[in-house]
Amino acid sequence: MFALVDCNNFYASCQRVFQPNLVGKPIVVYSNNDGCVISRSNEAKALGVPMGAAAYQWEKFFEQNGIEVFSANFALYGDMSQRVMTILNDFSPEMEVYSIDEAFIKFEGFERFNLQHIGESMHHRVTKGTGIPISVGIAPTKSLAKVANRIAKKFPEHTNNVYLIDDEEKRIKALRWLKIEDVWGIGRKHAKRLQAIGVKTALDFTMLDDKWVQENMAIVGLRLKRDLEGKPTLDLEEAQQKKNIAITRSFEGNHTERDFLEERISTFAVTCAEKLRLQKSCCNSVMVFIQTNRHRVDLPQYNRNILLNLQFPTNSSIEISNFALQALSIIFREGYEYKRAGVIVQDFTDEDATQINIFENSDERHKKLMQSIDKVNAMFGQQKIRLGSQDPKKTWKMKQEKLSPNYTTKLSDIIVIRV
DNA sequence: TCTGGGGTCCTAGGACCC
DNA sequence: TCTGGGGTCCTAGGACCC
Repeated sequence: MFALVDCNNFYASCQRVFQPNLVGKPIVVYSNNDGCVISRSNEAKALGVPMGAAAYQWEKFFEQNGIEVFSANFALYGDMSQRVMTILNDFSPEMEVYSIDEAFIKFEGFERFNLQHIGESMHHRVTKGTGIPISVGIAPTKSLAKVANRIAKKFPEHTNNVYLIDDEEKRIKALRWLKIEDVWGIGRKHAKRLQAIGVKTALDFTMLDDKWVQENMAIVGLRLKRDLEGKPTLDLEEAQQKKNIAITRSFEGNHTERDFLEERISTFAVTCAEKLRLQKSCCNSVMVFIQTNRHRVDLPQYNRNILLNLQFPTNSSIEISNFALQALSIIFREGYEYKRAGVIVQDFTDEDATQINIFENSDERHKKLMQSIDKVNAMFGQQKIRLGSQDPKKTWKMKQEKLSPNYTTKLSDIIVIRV
């Protein structure tokens, strides 16, 4: 059996843990740059705030309805996530952390255990240990566990936050209840196509002809169908090294200046390199893109990206930054108002298995230098040591007007309680 | 004025080989 | 009108996830 444990309204819940006066109140969390809503408490959902609501369109509404607003604080969410996952891992050694707020847990050899009770115990321990509310769905396959999870989340009182699909009757009932567009693995495109042929529920989908599914949704669709039929097709997946790493940002305001973009691209490249070194990989290609504001149809648009294949694999900040800047110089055009840019490194090879190139090679000295820089930055805060091409005064800031303290990761931000 | 960021997997088609 | 057969590798784009 598989459990799918999902934190309810995760980012909003994280904020609320440290401001319990907001329990029962509507809150929303903004994306980077305070652009749009990416997490809502149940109360905010009930007031009709949609996912992705643009800040500039909804600000007034939030004020009028007493909705508390937070800027995204990913340091906080990442740390809270780890705490939740640590507790969950106690329940079974076989766990797949599926996203920042979700984990699949496999129960093998648990035949004599009452899984409903185990689920309730998960809920109890995570709530007690972190203050984050969770929902638990348990079923014979991963996608059925996803379905069960939705039921637990939708009917917390009836289910005690835990729903178990453990027989055919419950499976049918659950699939009949779940709308096709809400099935895990069915996105907007497939949902539309399926609805067009009369498939309204998950159950309808499982009744389709295999051939139709194969032809229209390929192997992925067929696997999903099997899994929903209760035949385990999707297994836990091992945590793997990333296959590409991206740092992309929207800017506050528009920027025409080349300097500005050069600084941003260099900084993004350095962060990519740091993440590469963290997983002991080197990249063989670097992609850089720059974009104007796609929402401003009144302005001239310019979107370009370029992929640079490197002569040798590297994870040196200096080299990756240089390549990224070289790439930028190729695609940069004067006269446009840029809104967004990014660096993506891809095509990785193992750090210690990199091929020696006869003619050109990564400077070995960089390796030691990078190790030292990583060490210093780990001790004194991120990017205390920077390249000259990066903003030396760290003046660039994204819009984060409602940022909460880093309650759990920064000593000076820890809540003080007077006794 | 103002609309996020970071991933994965699969497939079709092009370029190439014999 | 008709012009083989069998492969591999790579890439862009689509679809999906959170």
